[in-house]
Amino acid sequence: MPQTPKSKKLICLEDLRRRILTQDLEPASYLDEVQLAVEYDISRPPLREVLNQLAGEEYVVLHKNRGAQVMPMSHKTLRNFFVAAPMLYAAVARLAAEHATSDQVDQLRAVQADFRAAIDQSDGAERSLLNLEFHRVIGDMADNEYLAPSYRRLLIDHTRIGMTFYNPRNAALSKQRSLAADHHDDFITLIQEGDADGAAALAIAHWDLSRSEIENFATPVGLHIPLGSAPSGPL
Amino acid sequence: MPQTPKSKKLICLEDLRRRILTQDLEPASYLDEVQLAVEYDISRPPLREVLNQLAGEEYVVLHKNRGAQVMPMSHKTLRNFFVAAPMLYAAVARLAAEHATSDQVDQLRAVQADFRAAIDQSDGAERSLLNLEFHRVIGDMADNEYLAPSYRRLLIDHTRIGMTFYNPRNAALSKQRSLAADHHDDFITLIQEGDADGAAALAIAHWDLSRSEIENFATPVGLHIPLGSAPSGPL
DNA sequence: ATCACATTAATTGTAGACAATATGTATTAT
DNA sequence: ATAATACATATTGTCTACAATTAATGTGAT
Repeated sequence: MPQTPKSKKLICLEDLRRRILTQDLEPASYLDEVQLAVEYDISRPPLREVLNQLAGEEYVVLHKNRGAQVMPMSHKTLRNFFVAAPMLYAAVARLAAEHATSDQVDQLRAVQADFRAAIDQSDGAERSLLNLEFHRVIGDMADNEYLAPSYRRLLIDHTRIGMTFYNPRNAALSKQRSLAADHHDDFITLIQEGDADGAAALAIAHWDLSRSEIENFATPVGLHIPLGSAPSGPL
Repeated sequence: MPQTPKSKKLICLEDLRRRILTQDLEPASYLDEVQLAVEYDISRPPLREVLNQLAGEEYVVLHKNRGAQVMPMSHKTLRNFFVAAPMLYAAVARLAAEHATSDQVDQLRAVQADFRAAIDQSDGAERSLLNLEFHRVIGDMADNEYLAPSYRRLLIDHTRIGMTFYNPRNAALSKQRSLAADHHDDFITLIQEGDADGAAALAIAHWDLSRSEIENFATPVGLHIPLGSAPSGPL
């Protein structure tokens, strides 16, 4: 009856991806082969195959005789991210509007429904992963195997960065997230209409929103004041 | 004395890359694990690790219980290639001019010297691989981990495509190749001077040259005339 | 004669045991 | 006391043997 739903190796692969994306496995941390092998109930050879594939996808880096390390993130990576993201996001959105099939639009709607449902109630990880899934589907729509590798790489770190400043108590962030969700609805409309220019422009706007979130986190205003100390005056 | 210069696994990985790039292993062809294992004098588990990494790098596709297939190329891939290449080549060239170190420029010069040496005398594979190496170094200079995956993917298929129409007897192609080599020298100059705009413009020109080669091959003029049949008049 | 089912052969996937390399610690010598 | 070297331990890398899935071929039945 269950046609071997998923191989244990595939479960391991996808779960490691998830744990890296949600920073359950933190950037630059090292992975223990034997521990992961027992954890996923497989032996080391198949686990090593998984790690090698993740290395090709740049989720991890393999160091000779030193094992696998979760792909690190540094300040330089953030700078590079800001250079590459708008270009690729706009290009992919444009191609998605040009090439999307109606089935894919339906798929996008379904993901967006889940995203809306998770946006406030669920935890940050679930929300981030559904956001990732939404943009992953757009990447599928673009259907360009040469843009896909960098697009995937961007989404990996965009998700990881987004996880770092999940904070449901921050009203400004909450409002921005609501705006982002509206953008998603607009994406669906524009893609369905085949409006390539509109989709590309929206991608830029969506990116600008996300960028401002990141910048606010990277250079926070009035943050990092030791708890209990009163600011000397209005900032 | 020899500190185990290269592991057999690494040799296997790099040689498989080379064979795929030179189309010694043809697109869409299937790979036999046991055959490759004996060929590289390693056992199947490490070979499978290599194949998994190559899958992550998109040199091959893994089919469940069907083994590894060299990444296919179709007409659609060529169309997608034409969309992605100019954008990424220009962006990478620009960043290379902005970020290149003098050591990297020296490295680029060395590769270019080898390329010049190979351009006429050597076989097509050697020439293509040195051309690949030249552009790979430029990719290193750009130093952007988010553009790199797609850039690498482009170079894979650009090299494979270039291998298909290697023809030293074609005078027009020979002249184009000479032009391309001149472009390389110009790249070195512009990058050393830090001329980002110039490097980006040259990348477009270099791409246009390569594109015309590809288009001429895809839609040849006066070709495909059966051997032995005389053309009805001057072409 | 053709299609379907079953059996067999070949190829992929996995496991457990073994070998090699690297790192850390301890001891000794300066 | 400090530094360097050697040894021990832990982790990675590899191999051989085995299990499982798939595909192909052959035989039987309709």
